[in-house]
Amino acid sequence: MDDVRGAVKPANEKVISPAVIKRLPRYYRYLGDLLKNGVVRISSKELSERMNVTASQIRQDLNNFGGFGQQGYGYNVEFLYREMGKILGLDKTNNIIIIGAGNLGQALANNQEFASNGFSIVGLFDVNPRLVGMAVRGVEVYDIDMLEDFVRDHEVMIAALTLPKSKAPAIAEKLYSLGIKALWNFAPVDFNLPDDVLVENVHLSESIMTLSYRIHSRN
Amino acid sequence: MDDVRGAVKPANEKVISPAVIKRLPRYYRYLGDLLKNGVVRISSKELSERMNVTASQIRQDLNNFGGFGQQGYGYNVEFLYREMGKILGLDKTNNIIIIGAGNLGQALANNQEFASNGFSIVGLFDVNPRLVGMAVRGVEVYDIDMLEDFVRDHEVMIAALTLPKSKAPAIAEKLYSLGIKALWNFAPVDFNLPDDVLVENVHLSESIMTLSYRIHSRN
DNA sequence: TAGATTGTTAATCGATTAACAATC
DNA sequence: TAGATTGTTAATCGATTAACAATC
Repeated sequence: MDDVRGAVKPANEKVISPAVIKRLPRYYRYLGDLLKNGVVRISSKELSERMNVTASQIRQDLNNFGGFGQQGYGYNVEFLYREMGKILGLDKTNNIIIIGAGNLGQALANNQEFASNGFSIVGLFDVNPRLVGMAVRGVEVYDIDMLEDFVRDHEVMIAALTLPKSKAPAIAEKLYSLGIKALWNFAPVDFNLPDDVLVENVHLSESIMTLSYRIHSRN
Repeated sequence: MDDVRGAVKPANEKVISPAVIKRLPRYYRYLGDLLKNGVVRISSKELSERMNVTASQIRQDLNNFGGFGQQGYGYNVEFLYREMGKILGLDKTNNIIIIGAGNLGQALANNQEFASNGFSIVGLFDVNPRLVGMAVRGVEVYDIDMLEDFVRDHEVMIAALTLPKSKAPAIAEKLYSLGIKALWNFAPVDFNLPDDVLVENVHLSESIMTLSYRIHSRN
């Protein structure tokens, strides 16, 4: 195994490190900006200067997925942008439901950037009767009791959890039992679910606490 | 330098790695939950099982800041919780302003968790005249033109940027020139500011893209 | 062709885990 | 005291950077 000859292109089986995965969307964003600005080609060196990383890291990262560049030339921006989009799964339909239609849930539903990257909010859910029936950017807020039926009838990829900490674990388990593929969790709690469901946590309190740490530990 | 004898306790000068800093708030959260549940003492082993990390890592991390435990006993939950709070600067006043009073800005202003950890939202700012004058949880929304005066008259530590990408860089520079200590940036853009201002980015699009990657690269 | 820049291997650096003596 | 568990050093593992031959 790992024979140089055999390695010509199994490609798919390659395990990508978490550190690399976390950097991919940032490359994608920079490439999109370059494309919008009419830049046709870019070298790892020039991109590294814009992004404040090393050129070496860029080349290493990209080469996990194949050789997208050309010696003496660099990378074609549009081609690389598209390829990165495919790698990130943005060419696929990514339907999202949002559990909890408060400010945060509505903020996600209103976010234009998700929409323009192939993510589609297909429904919001809440327990609050004053929110149920409302529409956020044309997407309806349903009663949480409709969740089961809705997930059965629609191809939902991701559930965003923007509800109180106290209610999050039970809903997470329910969603797992309904076969949801991934949870995007904004509640300040960790779930204990089997790892056939993917979980991405956005712990805002933890984010601001690291900022507080850095402010107060300044020397 | 780094003489073993000399190392007895300069303590303050110790450089803490980013990896460690990022984990601190999570320790703090688990300790707070334990405290609320009446747990008096905990060993690194037991905590490691709850948190899904190694006991070794917990002991290494904590020992960056001092010896909080006791051999044969473990750690006193309340004591460690308080100490972590101090390390994170949560015992200090952390005044925050929010630039952009849309859904996301309001979500932050409404977040109870920040308040209970010593963060205090002291003002929101927006260009939209329909939002100006409103109050979110008792905090007023000011016209963005009031920003300069406000920052001069109040001790603002952190500015949260929850405004459109297009307007973020200019506001960031303005805040920098007003001497703000730290930016908590939710706009999908990176700033190029001198490093005497701290920046913590929350790039939600990047977060959900890594989730998309993981969903679609599943083998 | 000559110059530029990639793809990739090797070297370095940093972070995590293991191990155990110190000690409560 | 004996048992438990820390604090800390040493070993391992993984990620980043440097270097350069391959090649456009």
